[in-house]
Amino acid sequence: MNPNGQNLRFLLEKSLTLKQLKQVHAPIISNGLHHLQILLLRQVLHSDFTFSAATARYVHLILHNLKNPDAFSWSCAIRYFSLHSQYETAFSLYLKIKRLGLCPSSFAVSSALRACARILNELGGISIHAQVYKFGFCGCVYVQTALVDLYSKLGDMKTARKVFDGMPEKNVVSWNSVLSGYMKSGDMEEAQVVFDEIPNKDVVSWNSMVSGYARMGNMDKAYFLFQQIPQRSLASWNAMISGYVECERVESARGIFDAMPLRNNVSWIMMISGYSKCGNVESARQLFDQMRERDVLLFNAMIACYARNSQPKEAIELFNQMLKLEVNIQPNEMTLASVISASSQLGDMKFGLWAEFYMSEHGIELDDHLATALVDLYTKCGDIDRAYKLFHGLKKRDVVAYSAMILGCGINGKAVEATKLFEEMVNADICPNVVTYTGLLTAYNHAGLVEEGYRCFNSMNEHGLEPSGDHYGIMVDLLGRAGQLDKAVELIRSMPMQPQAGVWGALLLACSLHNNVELGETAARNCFKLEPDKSGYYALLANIYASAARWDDERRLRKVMEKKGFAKIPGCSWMDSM
DNA sequence: GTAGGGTTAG
Repeated sequence: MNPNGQNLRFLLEKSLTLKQLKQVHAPIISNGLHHLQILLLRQVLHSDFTFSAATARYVHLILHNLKNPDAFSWSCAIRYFSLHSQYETAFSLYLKIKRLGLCPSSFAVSSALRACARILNELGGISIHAQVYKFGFCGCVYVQTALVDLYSKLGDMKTARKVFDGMPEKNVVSWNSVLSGYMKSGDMEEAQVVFDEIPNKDVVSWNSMVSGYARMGNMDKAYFLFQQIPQRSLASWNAMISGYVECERVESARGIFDAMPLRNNVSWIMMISGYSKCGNVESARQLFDQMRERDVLLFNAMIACYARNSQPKEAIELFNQMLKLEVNIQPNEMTLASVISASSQLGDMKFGLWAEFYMSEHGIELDDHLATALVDLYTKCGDIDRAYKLFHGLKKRDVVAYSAMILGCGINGKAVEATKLFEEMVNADICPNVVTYTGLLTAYNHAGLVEEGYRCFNSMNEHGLEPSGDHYGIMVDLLGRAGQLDKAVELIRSMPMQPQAGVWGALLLACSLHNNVELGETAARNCFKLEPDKSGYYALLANIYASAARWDDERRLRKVMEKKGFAKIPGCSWMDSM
């Protein structure tokens, strides 16, 4: 075949597959028919090809091969990347078009603005805004609307409003942009005023109101508006589900879900995450099983549900299913973060090493979330050095990363390092949360540092934090192990909430270590009441009786245990033989 | 212009 310009052009005017386009590309280059590349590019950009890294590379290749770069081709490319959520790329192409001295089209400008809005690139957005006047797009409703949306997303409602008020022509999208800005900033009153003023509200205007009230937790108002929507869209229904899930009214969410005329993956995933939040794993799985078109996000939702509800084996099983050839869904950063958390619960160090290898093989970036999950896994497996290496490589150390590392030091007996990390974190203006304190208290507990533990516990309110039952539990354990049983009891009595079994359990353990029968009985009575099916508490009390040589009580307790069907505890055998 | 999945808890 010796293609000439004529038949290549003929080919390019048809609708081609990506493969065909690539076959055409080589002869275009080798025959020096550079002007045809523009046609080629347009074919790619206007086609419905699903976005892939390969297509992106291809678009870049054509762009940079253009003999005479033209504003139109580059503008098309900017729009293409922005439409496919490749905001960084879209913005950097915009910078390049400027460097080439070309004048971007109005849709290139609005696409670049959209990109800046999505990635909250304030500086980039503002500098494009300055150029808007130079290029003469003051009257362009698309560009102006993109500006309104940019400032709305940046939370600068003053500027958003100024641009909006200055628009010679507005469409419903302009109105909706300013409306969603007020919603996001929580100004419901102004949002309501804008909503009432919109000359021709569309379904997006209604949905913004519904999801705004839903986000605030005002579900009555959200439902009231939802009922009045003339033509509900999928997003209207999903906004209601999302609102109910957010305020943990999962049954109400289910009611909406069941009543929907049509559902998409978003609806299913939100329901699954709703069940996940309230610990209803079975219902989540039932929905997952009903869903036929499973994508990576659906798998992620279900895997995360298992991981956060302490079912790590199921999480990993589902992950393995996902990788099977007949399913063949590529996991991404979020899948791996959940699965690493699951393997941390199992203490499976090998999985972490495999995951790091898998990520490098498949080009999955080790982001901060993933690195934090790995820090947790490696510290739980005792490899503190490997954890530190990851921790130091983080782009940004947040409260979760610090908490994971502090706890990691804590369970590895490094109380001094935990303290150091905590100070470092506070100095960096990162606010500790209740989990951070769990880690720190664990560190002191592990090292038996009563004074430090007390000080730490008491300093929680300096950061506006109320100690939870868990924190009391750790403190009781710390005081109890140190033999300060009176102080431990005093602490329990001071608790503003009902002490859970774990708190009494910590006291019971302390009593068995320090042979205190009377307190031990009190602690045990509470444990039995709160967790009647746990044999461990009975065994501890039995040991207390035995070491105090109170054999009658001991034997009585063993009988109760047998009645309850608890397995015989080894250690009573020598008693039997006496 | 509206919508979904991730990391820390003796």
